[in-house]
Amino acid sequence: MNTLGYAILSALGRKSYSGYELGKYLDNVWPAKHSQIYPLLTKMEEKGFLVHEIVEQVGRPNKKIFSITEKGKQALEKWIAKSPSDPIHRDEFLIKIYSASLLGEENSIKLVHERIAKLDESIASLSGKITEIEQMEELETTSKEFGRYLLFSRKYRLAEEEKAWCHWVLDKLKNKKIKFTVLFLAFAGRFSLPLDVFSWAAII
Amino acid sequence: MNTLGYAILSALGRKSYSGYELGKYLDNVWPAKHSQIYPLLTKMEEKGFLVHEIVEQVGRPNKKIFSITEKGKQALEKWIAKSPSDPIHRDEFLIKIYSASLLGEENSIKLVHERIAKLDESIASLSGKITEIEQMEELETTSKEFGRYLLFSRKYRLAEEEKAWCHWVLDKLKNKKIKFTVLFLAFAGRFSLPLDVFSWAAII
DNA sequence: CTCGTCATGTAATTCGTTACATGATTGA
DNA sequence: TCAATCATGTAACGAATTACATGACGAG
Repeated sequence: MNTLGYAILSALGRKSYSGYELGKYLDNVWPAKHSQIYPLLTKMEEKGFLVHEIVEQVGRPNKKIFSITEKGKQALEKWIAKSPSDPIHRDEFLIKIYSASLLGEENSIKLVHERIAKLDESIASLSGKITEIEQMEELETTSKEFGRYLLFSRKYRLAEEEKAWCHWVLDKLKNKKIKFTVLFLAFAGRFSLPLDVFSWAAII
Repeated sequence: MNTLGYAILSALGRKSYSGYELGKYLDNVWPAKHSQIYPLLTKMEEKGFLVHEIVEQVGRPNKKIFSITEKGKQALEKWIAKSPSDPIHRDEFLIKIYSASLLGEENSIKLVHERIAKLDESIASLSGKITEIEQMEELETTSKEFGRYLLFSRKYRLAEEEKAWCHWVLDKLKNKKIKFTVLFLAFAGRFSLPLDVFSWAAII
């Protein structure tokens, strides 16, 4: 079985889902389209890792709720124990920002602003989800929501950090001439100095 | 042409590279194996986006150095102007940490420690590259190294942030026990057990 | 009245990885 | 001497995206 299969098992290890619902959850860890998910669910059921029951609904299509089997759990546990392979990041934005000089200053700035807007959206949605989980009492490491909590917190922190980087880039693009300030910002960023960078810049 | 093709053009927009060298650079923005790169370079040359010259070497295989053409530059500029599609992140570690409860506390902690070790490696290598670029005078936004500088700085900051998140997770995984200790102490207090405040504080 | 959500599936195509091939050089 | 780096290529396979299909419901 491939990684997608294990991602599905890991989701079903906590709660039963339909293929449609799985598609949404998977976005957080291993994005896949429904055209990949549905046939795989069928295969996994044939191999005995899953079972499903049909839930009839009114006013909307019936759904198949999949549950993990004992065999599925064993396969998952075995896979989880092995050390994970390296993550894969593919990001067109990075290719474009790399060639920022071809874009010209104005368009580069626009590109970064658009990135910030997307990050802001993501941050807003994540902070909602996070406070929702935090509201619940008894957030134990064994709780059903704990895994999601870790994932959302990570995504939130990384989004905030990338946003900070974006602003740093904007500064570079705009303050081309103020080299010393820029270098200082890079320095402070690398060592996480607890200094108010703007006041520092103001002093210079 | 696909995104990989544009990633190649964007690299060649700054400097000419061999297919082998491109493979390394691309890791930062759009990872690809040589088996994907070489045939694509041939196709792109057929379409007039690239040209190559053979550089003969002693003691090692000859190489083909590819350069972007005017047609290639135009194609790249056109593509860069469009807004980038969403990034794709696939990370087995996230699937595994999501199912941390199946792993047990000890193995979860081990998993996170291994992640930290990888991040540390990455951080060390990046900070070397960054200081190297910073050492150069005249780091203008139009400089050849500017794009790499932005990319490396971003990766560095995100790695540091993920590391901080890892430590936060470790704290969560470990503090489970402290909760019980606190509960026990509260319980002991109700019965006026002979515990002094200082040992209580020390345990917390 | 169109667009987004819910809900599942297949078919065609492209993208990406692994494996097959070759071979000299250098450092641990 | 074993692995890694340099260097390029093809073939087979598996993974992922896009397009084809269907259809009801509710919000704007």
